[in-house]
Amino acid sequence: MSTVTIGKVSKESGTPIETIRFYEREGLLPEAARTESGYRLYDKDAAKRLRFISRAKSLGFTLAEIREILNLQDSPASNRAGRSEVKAITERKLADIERKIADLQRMQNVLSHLSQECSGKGGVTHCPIIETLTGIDNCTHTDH
Amino acid sequence: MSTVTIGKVSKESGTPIETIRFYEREGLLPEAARTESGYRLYDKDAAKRLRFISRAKSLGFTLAEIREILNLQDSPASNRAGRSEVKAITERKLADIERKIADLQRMQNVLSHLSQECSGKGGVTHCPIIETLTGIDNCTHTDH
DNA sequence: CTTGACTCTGTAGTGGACTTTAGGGTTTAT
DNA sequence: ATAAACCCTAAAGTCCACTACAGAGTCAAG
Repeated sequence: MSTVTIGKVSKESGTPIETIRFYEREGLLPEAARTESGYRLYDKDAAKRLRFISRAKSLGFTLAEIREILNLQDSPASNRAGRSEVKAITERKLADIERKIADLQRMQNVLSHLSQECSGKGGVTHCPIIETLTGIDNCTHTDH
Repeated sequence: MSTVTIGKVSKESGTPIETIRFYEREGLLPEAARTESGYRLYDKDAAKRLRFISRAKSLGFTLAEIREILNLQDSPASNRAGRSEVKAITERKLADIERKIADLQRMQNVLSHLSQECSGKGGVTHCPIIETLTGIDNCTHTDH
């Protein structure tokens, strides 16, 4: 299969070269194959993985969390020991994601409401943005 | 109306005292009223605002973005000049939010699928987590 | 009227996520 | 065959969002 050097992956994915190397050091990317002279070689999946990382970050996941999610995919989950752990992590991530979606939807409601109110004439006096994300379900809220 | 000191707001909101002062310096909270002796005084809305900030952060918004959103609410949008700007910012935030929701839903699909696959027996060989967030709609993607 | 919990203003330090720099090899186009 | 464009490592630096002092004043309880 055709492989490319780091510069091309960088362009394809929009991730700076240095960041790619940084992610490799941090374990978000597997160690790249090398040419004889030591240049990193990537297949086409690398750019996808980088785009995934970038978007996951914009969703509020930390690199540590993203690494965890990626490990779910990478793990030889045929691996006996890891199986239930993988499942547990997956469920935790799902809960995180559901909470994020709910929060975003509340935010969306209020902002779109605000957008209409403000579109033409009146004041913004009664657009309680803050009310949206201050539900009482804070107990289920995991900070990071 | 009854006001409280910073320690109580901290407990109510789960935000460390130092962080509250930091947010004030950074313009995410208005300058607090003071007692004669210089103690900050807050009304009950302060804790709400802090919870909002905390949740917005967990959704991938930066403090600068959160400040922007809060300003939409705070702004005396009767202010002529600001009106259309407020509208524009709101629309941008809405677009951000919609993208985030869509990304999270894609992630949710795959993870819940993964969760089932892995629950019992088989391997995880075909759980392309990465595929989910690598749509071609990257052009609309605003990094920060 | 003192002790302990609370608050204040600086300013410095930390952790996460990059980003830059320094110094040097490699590949490709002319 | 040499310059431009690419790649390498290791280490230091930056930016954001806190977090932790240091040194001092305030308030509530016994």
